[in-house]
Amino acid sequence: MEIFNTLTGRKERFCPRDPGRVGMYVCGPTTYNFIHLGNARALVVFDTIRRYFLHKGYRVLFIQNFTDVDDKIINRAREEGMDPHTLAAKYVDEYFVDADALNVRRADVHPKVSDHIPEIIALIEAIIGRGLAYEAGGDVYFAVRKFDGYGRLSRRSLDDLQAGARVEVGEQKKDPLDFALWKAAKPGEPWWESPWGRGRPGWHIECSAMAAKHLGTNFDVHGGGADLIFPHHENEIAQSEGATGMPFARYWIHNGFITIREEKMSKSLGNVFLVRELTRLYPPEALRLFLLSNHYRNPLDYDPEAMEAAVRAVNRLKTCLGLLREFLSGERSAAGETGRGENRLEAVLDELQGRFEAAMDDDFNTALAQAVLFDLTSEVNTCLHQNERRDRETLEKARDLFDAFNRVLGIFPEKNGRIALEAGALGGDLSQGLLELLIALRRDARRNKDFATADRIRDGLRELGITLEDTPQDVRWKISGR
RNA sequence: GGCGGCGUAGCCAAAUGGCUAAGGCGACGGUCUGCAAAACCGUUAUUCGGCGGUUCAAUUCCGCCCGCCGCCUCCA
Repeated sequence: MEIFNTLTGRKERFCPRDPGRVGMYVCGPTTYNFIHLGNARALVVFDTIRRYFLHKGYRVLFIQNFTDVDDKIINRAREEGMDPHTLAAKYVDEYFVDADALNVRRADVHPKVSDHIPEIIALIEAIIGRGLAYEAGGDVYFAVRKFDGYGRLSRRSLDDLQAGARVEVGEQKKDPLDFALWKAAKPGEPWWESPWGRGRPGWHIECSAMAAKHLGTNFDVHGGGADLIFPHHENEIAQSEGATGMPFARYWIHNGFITIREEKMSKSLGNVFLVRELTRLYPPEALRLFLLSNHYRNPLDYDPEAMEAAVRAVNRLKTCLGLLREFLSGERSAAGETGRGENRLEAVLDELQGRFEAAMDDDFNTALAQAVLFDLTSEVNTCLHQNERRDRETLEKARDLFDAFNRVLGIFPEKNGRIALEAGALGGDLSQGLLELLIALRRDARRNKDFATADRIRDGLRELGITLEDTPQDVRWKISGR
């Protein structure tokens, strides 16, 4: 298994700190708003990486924090006339609504800054103890020039950084490159008691403290969006390695941005798409498929046409899955006797599994892995529709492979590790009964060659979002659209 | 200015120093169907931004150029 490591700028063979185990820390959202598509990409990418480690048999400890103490939260709370803590708690809840929709699994631990103030203070004291930080007027700053190797992750020299560095009003840095570990409380801001007076943590320190608490030093994977490389992750390294003298994390993984019409999605450009809006427009399966449709390090351009293509692609998968289920449940012909000729599917399943793993082993190439999923779909469709020999055992193996791929890619909701497609139930027995009545009427009309009536029923139902498909045996219906 | 990335068919998007350049969407033709839908079969890049170089051989390695994007400031 090879992973591109931002720290070295190369793909490297993955070798965990402790054999058979993986410790991962991923920077989670600052909870001051609903999450947007960019957040969603990071979530889905790292959820998929985690799932793949699990697939490979590793025991994974996955930590994703919530930054619930931050300037943005304080400002937003002030605007809304809310208490910052209440506001942050609200958006933690809203985060889970969106993450669940995208089939992102819960982390093993979701630590919050507000629950780790003692750890943060202890870490700052350790850094001061090593002579790498100083107190100034109730603030504490990290002295960047005293830490050897600053800039290694982002490949920047101190001189390059010097040019862009600035000092905000009221800051008491000795050097413009220094950054705050602790900020003295201003009136009306949340605060905690500390050796430097009342205040709150700076932006970067919480991740160092929480990662150390839950994963120790030299843990395996640290991830986040590419915009976190500098300064956030660079500063985390400086703090953590400065405090302990030990390596912080072994593999640094960063996902690329979402762009909107080739431009970065950002608040200042006003082109931010919230997951909450998008899940109203598209099935979440399509959103997840889209988010994994190119390599995680490349930019991904959001575009309604691409989303429509993803919706259709998901329907293709769903149709195949539904057909497979029908055969296996015995609803459709006795699987086992039908067909003749070669059993091609049987022969090809192992190869597909091998290709899938090879794709994911190569720096989590989900685009290629998806291609294998579609190849599996084609093979199953051919087997089921053409007059090929097929048997229950092979079809079960094919279904197991679908389930295995989905346990990694997470496109469809799961139950006990298997794909769980909602049965397409209508709201209530009345609707269900009415639909069945209409289908029966249409069947009679077709028998009487009254195709005008038959088509009127089918077209009318389509308008209502129900698609009918005539098959030799019966009529199949499904809820289309969204 | 410094650092990094990208440019592959109508669109999205992988891979690869030589073997048919994946897969999805779309389009076209066919099979099936009362007609559809779904599915299947076939067609849809003699070519991988441009120009040079290395090589027996380059889309793939190197150099230059053009175009696009990101980071260097809060941001996934």
